[in-house]
Amino acid sequence: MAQRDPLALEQQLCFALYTASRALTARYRPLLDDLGLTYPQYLVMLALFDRGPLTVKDLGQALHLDSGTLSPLLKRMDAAGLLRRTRSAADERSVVVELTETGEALRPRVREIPRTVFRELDTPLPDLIDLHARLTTFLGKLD
Amino acid sequence: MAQRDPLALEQQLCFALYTASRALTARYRPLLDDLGLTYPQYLVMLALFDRGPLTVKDLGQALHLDSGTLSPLLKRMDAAGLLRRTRSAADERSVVVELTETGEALRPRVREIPRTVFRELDTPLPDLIDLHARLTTFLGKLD
DNA sequence: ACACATTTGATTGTGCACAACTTAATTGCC
DNA sequence: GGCAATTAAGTTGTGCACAATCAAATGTGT
Repeated sequence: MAQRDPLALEQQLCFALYTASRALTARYRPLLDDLGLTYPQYLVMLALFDRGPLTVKDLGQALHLDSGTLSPLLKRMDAAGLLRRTRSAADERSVVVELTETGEALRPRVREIPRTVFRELDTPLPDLIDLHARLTTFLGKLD
Repeated sequence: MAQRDPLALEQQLCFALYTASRALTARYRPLLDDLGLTYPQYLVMLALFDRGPLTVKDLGQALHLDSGTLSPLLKRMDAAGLLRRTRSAADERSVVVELTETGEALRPRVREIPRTVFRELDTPLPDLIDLHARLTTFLGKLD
């Protein structure tokens, strides 16, 4: 009776993901608070740092979020002066999102955040790499 | 340059957890909708199935949720007739949560849910066990 | 016994997630 | 060219998460 109930296990996997996700983002929170960012807003910053101006649709595909989540989130980041939203001239349906100078100026501090979290984590890097790889494989099955 | 930026990787780990958690709970959602439950409500049901009546504090420790989340959630489940909340006689600060007959009657259907999700998942059980084990170890570092 | 600290749960307020719907622009098809 | 179908964002409404605060009950030390 190595595993008494594989179904309970599957349940536990979902719960473990749910718990681990919240616990790890909680580690980011105090650092993000210093920059006035939430975790999803931080993800938007990373996407714009890496890829330059993006449409709302692009951001949605990158972060797996829909306009119901992104529209108000981007509106808040716009109000905070971090980014600009402008209707695309080529296609008036699209809205292009790009960082302002204020947003761009946060780049070094934002990039320092995962470094700090990792330092405080006390987990060997190979373990993180391994976990990430297995999660990615698993995610592939969930499309 | 096998890994050019371990910090970006760490970032990706948090994002991978965040994405995987949402993707997997999304698999539960249509099944939970049939029972009129949300995922956190489903976790409350499981805790009560396994351990019998619990205080709000007990539930909070089991699910890593505080009263700000649990109070309104339990209020909704109470309104739906799934459970009862009663002040403890021994300690008037505590509220004991217990399933009603309606809630108890959902047990077989609730227990079928993870079974169905796993069947639709197309991932070998050993992979799930392995992922779960690594997640649990990682979670241990996050307390 | 009594003042003070702690514990428990509820409440308020903000910001995601997500479903369902709306509006406006564009595409495709004839 | 004209019209139905599709696409992109935004809006509305519900339900978490989480921080901060509050009120009431209990515990503690003297």
